[in-house]
Amino acid sequence: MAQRMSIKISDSVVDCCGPLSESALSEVEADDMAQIFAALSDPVRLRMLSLIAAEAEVCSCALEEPLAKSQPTVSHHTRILCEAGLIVGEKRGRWMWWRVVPERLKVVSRILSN
Amino acid sequence: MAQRMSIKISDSVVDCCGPLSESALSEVEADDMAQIFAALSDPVRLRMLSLIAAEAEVCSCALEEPLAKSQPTVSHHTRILCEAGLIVGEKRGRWMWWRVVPERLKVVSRILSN
DNA sequence: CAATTACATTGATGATTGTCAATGGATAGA
DNA sequence: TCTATCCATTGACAATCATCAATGTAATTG
Repeated sequence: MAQRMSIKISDSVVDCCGPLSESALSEVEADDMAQIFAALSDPVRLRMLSLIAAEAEVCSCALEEPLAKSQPTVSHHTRILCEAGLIVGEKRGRWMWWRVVPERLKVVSRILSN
Repeated sequence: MAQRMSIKISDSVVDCCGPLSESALSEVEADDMAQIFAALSDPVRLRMLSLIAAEAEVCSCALEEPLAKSQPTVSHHTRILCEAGLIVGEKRGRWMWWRVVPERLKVVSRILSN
């Protein structure tokens, strides 16, 4: 029922914060940031993100073979990347099309470049 | 016996690679990158890194209180950050002094800014 | 309407992880 | 040498996670 595109994303922190060393992280800030890094902490998801980033849009069905993972596993990983705000999906017909959110990647990048 | 400073770090990949979207990640590349992001995927470690980054050097004993974690837990987390190459430690007397590795953070940052 | 296709969800399982008490090793001071 | 301190390691446990078979849900096609 809940469409992939309308998942709540905890971007409250990441949108406002500067580099890591600027000031001590609060617990909620750390929790939000940790969720994003956790999404990036799995090799399958990193390769998935790389595959999606390499093109404008990628269908879910085009991910199973290069990743050598089952359909439920692919669905599981796209969900986690989506909840972290790193990709967004759009359902067209029977197919689910994913694309990266470059601004989100830049936000995370900025945190690490102090 | 093995000192903290001489832990092998798998930086082979991260030192050479461009942004995520440039080309599809190999499995070994993804594994190496995932290890770094995994080190950043825990809120306690993020706050720890933030505390260390806020000063030139921080002693292990100065981390237990602000993180509200036991000494073995603090030691566990410093080890993981160190193995990811994000911090380096130096033992002086009884104390273990930690500092961040800014170049390492920049390397990870560069991966995400495509 | 029936069959097919693409994807999500559920449930189960093995593996990994965060945490701390207990213990050990090394260093400094009396 | 004895004691205290700082840190690492071990072992154990609960929680989380990655994975897939089975099932459910839409959407397309015949």
